[in-house]
Amino acid sequence: MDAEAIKRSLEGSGLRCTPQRYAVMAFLMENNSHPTAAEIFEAVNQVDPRSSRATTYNNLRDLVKAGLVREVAVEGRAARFDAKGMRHHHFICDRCGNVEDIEWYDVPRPASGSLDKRILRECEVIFRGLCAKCAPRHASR
Amino acid sequence: MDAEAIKRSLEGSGLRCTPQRYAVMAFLMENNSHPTAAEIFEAVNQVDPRSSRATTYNNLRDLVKAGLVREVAVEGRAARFDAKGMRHHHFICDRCGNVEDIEWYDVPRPASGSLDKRILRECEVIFRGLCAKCAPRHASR
DNA sequence: ATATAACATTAGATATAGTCTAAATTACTT
DNA sequence: AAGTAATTTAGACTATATCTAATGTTATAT
Repeated sequence: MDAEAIKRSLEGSGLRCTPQRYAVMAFLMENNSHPTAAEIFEAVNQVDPRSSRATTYNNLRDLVKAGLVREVAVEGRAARFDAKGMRHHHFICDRCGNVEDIEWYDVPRPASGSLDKRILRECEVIFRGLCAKCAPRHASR
Repeated sequence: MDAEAIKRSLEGSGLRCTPQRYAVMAFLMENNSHPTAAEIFEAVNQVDPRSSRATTYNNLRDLVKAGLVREVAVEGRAARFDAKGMRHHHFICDRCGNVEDIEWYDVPRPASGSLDKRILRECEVIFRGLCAKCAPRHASR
């Protein structure tokens, strides 16, 4: 987690390295837990208590737009974010909504005709089921 | 679009076949356009103007829980729904957020160790890029 | 047929997630 | 050091979805 590396990757994307933006990026790189925006805001505020909710959202949006961070939408819950380090797929728990990494592997593209006039950018796989925490006790919701 | 077939599939899932619930299910089966809850509510209300927003949400939730309908979360936008007829994957447009079907094909599971204590239920592929409508004009957002 | 219990619907209030505004501040460039 | 464009901020606002509790409906048992 080299501070200079983070700074360089922000600047490489044309983003200024502000303390707030740096904090968001650093938190995501040290944390492969796929936090929500609210969780990131809270964590970042424990270090520097002067940062606003709007800024966290702004920065997450900028980072996603710059391709440094990935956003994962989860049905009926807040979106989750992760630093785009090593490529990986995702596992989303049906019960608790947590997002976990699944080792990357290449997925075959569909029959070429199927994508016709669309421009394909990426292709992700989402596995669903119960995470290790939720699996033992199928009970309650 | 056999009315009886819809009735039977609802009852087969232990759901009563109420006019409102039937309308939602029928609309989704006649429509592979992946509408949002708001669009479904509006469409259903044009047929029978007496149905409420809450009921539409309730029924969508019940149908998803029963496994008759699939919910697709889209980053920064309302969720979209489709009847689980033929299996298919999804294409989500980066620009307009529309969801389209991609012909189904089987995706290889990851290395077995990778899923360890989790219980895998399903595995979906999401393609991303620009849809046919948005592709020509990369411009604006 | 009727009672009854379980299920479903409703309007509107509420909750949650995220965006916008406009003024003040800050990081980078020269 | 100064200029300038990007960034931050608080709080209002919007969008999406859920909850509540009263009312209505349907299926089942009698």
